[in-house]
Amino acid sequence: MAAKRSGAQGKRSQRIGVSLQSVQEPRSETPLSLERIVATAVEMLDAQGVEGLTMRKLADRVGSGAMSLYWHVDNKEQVFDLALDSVLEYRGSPQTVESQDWRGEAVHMLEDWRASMLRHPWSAALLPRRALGQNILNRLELLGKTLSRAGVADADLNVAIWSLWNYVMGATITRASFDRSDDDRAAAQQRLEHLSERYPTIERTRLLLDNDWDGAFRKGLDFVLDGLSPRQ
Amino acid sequence: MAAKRSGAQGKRSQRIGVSLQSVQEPRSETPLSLERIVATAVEMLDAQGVEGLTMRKLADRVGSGAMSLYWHVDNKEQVFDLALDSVLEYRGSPQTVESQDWRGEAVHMLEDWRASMLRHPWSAALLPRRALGQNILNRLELLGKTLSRAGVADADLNVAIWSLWNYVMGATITRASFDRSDDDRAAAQQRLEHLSERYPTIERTRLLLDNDWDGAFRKGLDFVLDGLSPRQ
DNA sequence: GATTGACTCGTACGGCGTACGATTCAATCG
DNA sequence: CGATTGAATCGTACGCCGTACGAGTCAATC
Repeated sequence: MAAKRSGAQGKRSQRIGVSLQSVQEPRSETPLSLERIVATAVEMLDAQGVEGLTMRKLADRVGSGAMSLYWHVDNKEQVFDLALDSVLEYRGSPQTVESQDWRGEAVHMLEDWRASMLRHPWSAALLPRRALGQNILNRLELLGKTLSRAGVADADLNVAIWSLWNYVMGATITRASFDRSDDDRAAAQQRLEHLSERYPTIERTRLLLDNDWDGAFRKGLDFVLDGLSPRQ
Repeated sequence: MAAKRSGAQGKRSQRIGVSLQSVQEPRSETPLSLERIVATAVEMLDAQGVEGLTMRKLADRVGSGAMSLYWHVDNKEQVFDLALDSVLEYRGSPQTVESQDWRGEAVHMLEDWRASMLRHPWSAALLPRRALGQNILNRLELLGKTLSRAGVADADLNVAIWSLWNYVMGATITRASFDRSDDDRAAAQQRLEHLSERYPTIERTRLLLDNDWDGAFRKGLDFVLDGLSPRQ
């Protein structure tokens, strides 16, 4: 699959004498594989977050030595890339061509997208640092098809895709970073208290903290879609 | 300012004998300060990105020992928090009450927001990992005031603020992560090539790569605002 | 039986964040 | 004036990290 092609093979060993390396264990029964590495990485990210994943711990978890991972993977960054992309795979039903409800389809796709990421909150933190992966591009393309079939003008299509993507990403990232820890929530709450001493009107903003996130996401999405579509 | 309150002060030194620590230099002429630390951190982040900032290098740059930083700051995370918040401070003109152009004002605020972050691209990568800082809350509140004065219903205000925030964050983060490196761009391009072998319709999506980002941002923002406001 | 190539991993290196306690120095007080 | 204090600085050391390097293992092939 993504097997390593080793570079320079040279440098014969110096004949200094007896080997210093201790005897190795027999090969373990379940072989290492890229799939298992990535799946385990996702597990660990779910449990411990981005900071909790180290190559050594990951190797421990799959039952190998740390350096064995590097046969299957170039470096730690690639582990992140693969974990992120694996989590973003779209498993939705194929588009039903006869359906006329383009808006419903788009909403469903975007809500599924958001749900996938919220199921793995680290993905929201990771996404801004990584290039767009295969599965993201697939989803963008699918979204484009839906919008196009729904009659969005070709000239507007690009902007429409980006507007929706931007909204979903922003909403998801904001939500995920609020969820991340109660400490943060408490800290933000406290900052708001302090702020409200100076601005009485902050009362409104305080609402931001105990929000119905799902409802707000859906309502905001409606706003964007209203903007995109001719008034129905 | 944020001076450290040391914990247990105890533990008299053991009288083992002569000190092992070498003689210290005379105090440097320009004293360390939180402001200087944060400003230098921003410089370094601008130049080297998130990975390029280490406490040791930061200390070198401000001309102190690494551990001296910890008098002014709790830990590295706090350096990130302070750098991020310092970059997000709103220096816009105060609201002109007599202006009726609420939409123009909102657009200006949001474009300024985006510009501030793109001036320091690391901020887009950092934001999802951090709690909302003081200056972000200030901006949100200002945005809320503008929308409210423009007649957005109180019931919709919360959702409206979040919709706009989400859009701006998503757009900025996407843009910044595309900018980050030409390698990424090349890699994404390549993935698109590969993808287009399977889906001819990817031609549309390919457009995503050479985009007029500023124009798209503005246009998408218009979509969102169209959704928010009664058709004018 | 020798060779090869896919795969595993022990060791080591340089760098990281930061705990700990020693040091310096200006201000204060007897 | 000397002694005391507390704010500020920083050298050392510890335990982690990612990963380069090269040696070891084993099944398939000749």
